[in-house]
Amino acid sequence: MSKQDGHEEQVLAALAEVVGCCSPLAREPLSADQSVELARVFKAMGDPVRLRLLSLIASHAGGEACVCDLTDVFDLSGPTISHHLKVLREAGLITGERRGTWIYYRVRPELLAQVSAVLVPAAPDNPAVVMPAGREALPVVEQ
Amino acid sequence: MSKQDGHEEQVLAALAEVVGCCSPLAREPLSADQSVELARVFKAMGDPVRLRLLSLIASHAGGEACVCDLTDVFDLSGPTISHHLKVLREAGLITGERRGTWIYYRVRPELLAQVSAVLVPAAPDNPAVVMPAGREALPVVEQ
DNA sequence: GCCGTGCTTCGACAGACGTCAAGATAGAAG
DNA sequence: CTTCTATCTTGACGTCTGTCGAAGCACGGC
Repeated sequence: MSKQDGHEEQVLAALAEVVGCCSPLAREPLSADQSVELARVFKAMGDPVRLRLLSLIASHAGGEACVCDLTDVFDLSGPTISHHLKVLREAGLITGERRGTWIYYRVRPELLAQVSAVLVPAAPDNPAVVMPAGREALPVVEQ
Repeated sequence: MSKQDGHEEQVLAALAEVVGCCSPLAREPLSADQSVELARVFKAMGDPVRLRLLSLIASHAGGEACVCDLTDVFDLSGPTISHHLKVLREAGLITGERRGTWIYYRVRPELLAQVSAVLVPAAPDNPAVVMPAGREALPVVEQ
């Protein structure tokens, strides 16, 4: 899968372009190109199985999960799960890394944060926007 | 359109259930039902035309736009625009109200805020999360 | 009443999507 | 090297989706 990682970086870069520093949907109309880029991500999340996969990976211990962890949850064949993971990968939402026999997936919180920032109308003092696509954080604190 | 407004309220209620007070994707795995509800909204946003419609409406003066404002932007037939608006409506993302000859659409910022809240991992002090969810916007009469 | 305008619904069609079984590939263990 | 396990790719199938033209509704104006 490392073959298409270039494309996935490209997705992230394109999305960063769309989001800019902080341009929510409600501020100004999206251009045709911007809407295509954004829609690609939303379409990837527009399937129940893929959404569950995303949350399974994101909430799994260590922030990563191997395919074997994911397959058992669904009544779906292996190839189907693999297909959905590929869609998520190509949308830039997750990355996969092979370690020995298993392939571990993890989400890209930067992308989720960017998409989230596009939606909220005014971004009053939303810190998600500034976050610069570096390390993943997983600073889950409960209050 | 007033015929299905009941269903649209239902969508919002269901989504509020999913989001709960503040449950991001990364905190715990989505249930099958939750993922179906959420995916419905993302799927509606997973088309470039619909995303542009959404941002055109959201960013239009007064927070609303009539279909005539929207049709000219695209190289698409009237029925196609109408179809996309219907999808957005049934996902609970916009509402439509007839005033005289024209029908005006406006977005539901609550729903955008809810969806946005689901995506961001920790929501450190994100005010979008607390959203009231009580009052509904348009008192359109049934039938 | 009648007509014109704005918007939606209907019916149809090509293309995209989700799913599976079967085959292919990569690594680990004999 | 051979075999076994985990995962991906391919090819096929039925269903869903985006699009259009034509027809239908709801107004306002005559």
